[in-house]
This record gives sequence, C-alpha cells and structure tokens, in this order.
Amino acid sequence: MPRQTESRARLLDAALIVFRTRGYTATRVEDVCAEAGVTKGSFFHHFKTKEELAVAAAERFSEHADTLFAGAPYRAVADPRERLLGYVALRRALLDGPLPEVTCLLGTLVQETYEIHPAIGRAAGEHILAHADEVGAMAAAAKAACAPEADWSAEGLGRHIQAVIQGAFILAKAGGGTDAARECLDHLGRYLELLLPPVEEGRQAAA
Amino acid sequence: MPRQTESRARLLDAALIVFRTRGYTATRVEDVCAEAGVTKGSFFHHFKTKEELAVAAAERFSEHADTLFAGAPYRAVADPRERLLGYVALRRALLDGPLPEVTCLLGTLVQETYEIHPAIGRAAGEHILAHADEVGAMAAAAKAACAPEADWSAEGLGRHIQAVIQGAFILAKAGGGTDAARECLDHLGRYLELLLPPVEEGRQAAA
DNA sequence: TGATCCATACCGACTGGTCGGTATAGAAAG
DNA sequence: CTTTCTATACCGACCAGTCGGTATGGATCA
Repeated sequence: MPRQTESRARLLDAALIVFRTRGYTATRVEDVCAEAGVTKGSFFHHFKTKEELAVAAAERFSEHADTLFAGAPYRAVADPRERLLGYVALRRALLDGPLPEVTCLLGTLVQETYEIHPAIGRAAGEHILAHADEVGAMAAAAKAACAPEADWSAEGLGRHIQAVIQGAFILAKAGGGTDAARECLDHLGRYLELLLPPVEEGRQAAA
Repeated sequence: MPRQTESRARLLDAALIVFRTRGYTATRVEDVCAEAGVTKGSFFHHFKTKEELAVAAAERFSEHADTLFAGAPYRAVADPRERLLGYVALRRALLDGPLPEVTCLLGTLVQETYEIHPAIGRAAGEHILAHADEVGAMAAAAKAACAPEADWSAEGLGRHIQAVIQGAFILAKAGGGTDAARECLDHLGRYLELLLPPVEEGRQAAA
C-alpha cells in the first residue's frame, strides 16, 4: 500500500542528492537505486527512463522548496521590505552543510542538460523562473512601498536574486566554500537595502 | 611543424565549445574530434585522457579570457570606479550570441565535476577564483578611492561580481535568455554605483 | 645528391568494460 | 486469482582508450 509509494519517494529523494553530487549524466541508475536501497527492477517499475526520473526529481525539489519557504517565519513579516530581506537572510542561513546538500538541484540540472535533454532543462528552468517570480512578487510589494518610481522591474529583481544565489553555489564549488557563498548573499542583502530605502513615517524615497 | 601543433589547438578550441554545449560527461571524445576535424588517433596522440583535455581546455579558456580583458578599453580608464564599472559593462556587452558561445566554460566544468573529477574541478575552480581576484584588485582600487572605510572587502566584492556573472548564465540557460542575464548585470552595475559613491572634487564618501 | 634512419604526427579498426533498459519470475497485497 | 511491486539475470549499444600501422620531414653521412 504505502510501501509501493514509498519506494518511489525513496528513489526521488535519492535522486535529489545523487544528481547534486555527480550531475545528471554521470549518475547511473544503479547509483540512485543503491542510495535509495532499492533494486533496478523497482526503479523501472516507477520510472520509464532515467530522464523521467530527472524531471520528477526537479518537480519534487521544487515542491520541497515551496513547502520550506511557505512555512518560514519571514513570510509572516508585515513590512514588505523586511520580508524580502528576510528571504535573503534565510537563503544565507540555509548555506550550512555539505555542498551537495545545500546547493540547488535545478541550477545543476539546467546547466548540464539545457542543450541535450530539453525535457529536463525545460522542467528545471521553469521551476527556477517560477521561484524567481515568487520572489519577484515580494520585490514588487517592497518596491511599491519603498521605491515606486524606480526604473527597474520587480520581476527582474526577483530573477537577479535567484541569479546571485545560483552564482554563489558555483563560487562555493569553485573552492570558495560556503563562506564565499555567504559573503555573496551579504552583498545581495546590502544591495537590496540600498535599493529600497526604508520608509520613514509617512515619507517615501524616490528612485 | 606548426601543422602538428595546430591539431592540438584545434582540439582545444573544439573542446571549448563542445563542453559548453554538452557538458563534460556527455561529450564523447569523438564529438570533440568531429568538431575539430581530427581523428581519434590524433586526439590520443595529443592528450592522454579525456580528463587531461578538460584540464587543458580550462587553462586555454582562462588564457583567452585574460587576453581579451587585458586588451579591452576599460583597462585604460584612469578612474578606478569607472574602470570597475567598465568591466561590468564589457561583461554585459559580451552576452551577445548563442549561449554555448557566451557562457563560461569554467563555471560549467566546476559545477559538473567538483565532486567526481577533482583534477578538473580544481583547475576550473582555481581559474575562476584567480579571475575573481583580478577583479577584486580593481575593486580594491575603487574602494580606496570611493569608500575606504566600508565594511566589506574588495576580494569579497570581486568574488561577488563573478558569482553574479555565473548566476546570470544559469538564469539564461533556465529560459530567461541573454536578456535576463543582461538585466542581472544591470543590477550588478547599479549595486556598484551605490556602493562606490563617486568622489566629488576633494571629497570622499564614508561607509 | 641521395640513401638511411629516426622522431613526431596521424589514422581507424578493435576491445573490454559499462550502463540504460528489458525479461521474467517471485512476493505481497487485496 | 489478479494486481502491484520487487528481484535478478540478461541484452546490446555505446565509448574511452589501445594498438599496429602509415606519412612526413628533418638530420646524418657517404
């Protein structure tokens, strides 16, 4: 009953970590099976192909992230500027741990597959952009409150925030470690603070 | 005799583009040979292994970049703040073209190999950090001129700039295209402008 | 001048291991 | 007994790397 469903879930969770460690192409189906404690027969019962697993894993990763962020404390912050800064602070705090566990599966996948496995690249890319749009919505609220006349778009800022986070992961993998990544998020936070001057009682900053 | 050396160079140049298109693992040695118009026999005459090719390609990419930037006009700008902004503007301008031709081989390689091919990951990572340090040196000059008391480090800012650029590539691959990448570099430029207030005649901005 | 030798570059058929995917049969559940 | 899931043996394509061989050109010496 839930046993069957459990194998599928175990395979997906295994994929999350194995793909982030070895990348898509270099991961063997049996690597995922071993990590999940399941055999190949079971794997191909649940997924038609390795590619299908990757698409499903991107989906699952995205759902995990949505759940995590939906329940995070920063969500309840009333002031939109502080809420946006709270998001960045959370992303910074999430940098604690080994790289394959803290980095983003979607960024890894899209980079490796965008030209050669369109289905995977598209799935991963869409989830990245969707998440960027959610952040963009927060940015829109903050912009409306702090810098309504500014000549940048909130959606663009949401994408920029995602880019900095993805870039921080690459920097960490390049040898900078999570410290360098954290420093990047500090710069990002500082940028947002400068870009969104806090509203003082009844006053609003211009662009 | 320069003919022979030419084959090696052709293989390296082919590797630059093929690795950026297909990634390291998914590229077959024969893909590189085909792109270079050279046979497998010739390949293994010049490189002991595919891994060795990747390390050499990272090196070559880095040299290409160094040459490009060393000869660029922004280098001659006297004002350190404008010089740094000029670098970012150049990076933005370089975004014109198909993704596999404008993206960074080093970021691609490090992401895919950092856990499974230490030699490649190390080489790519070191070149990224070395380039970040060069940018960091420019940032140091700008900081000294515009914000000597600021509580961020120039090296950290150099790394941040690299991270934004790498992140912009991922965003582009995620479906945002080069437009989204350009927008990121616009944000980066704006950040630097805010961070480094221009020095007015004889005055210096504080942190 | 040209005959001999050698080093470097190049060629492509072949091999041995790897790995995605299949076949098939058994276990568990209902 | 049927359906769903798991296990294992197996297949065949693929591909990094090998190997025996050819081509080219420069040096050496009579």
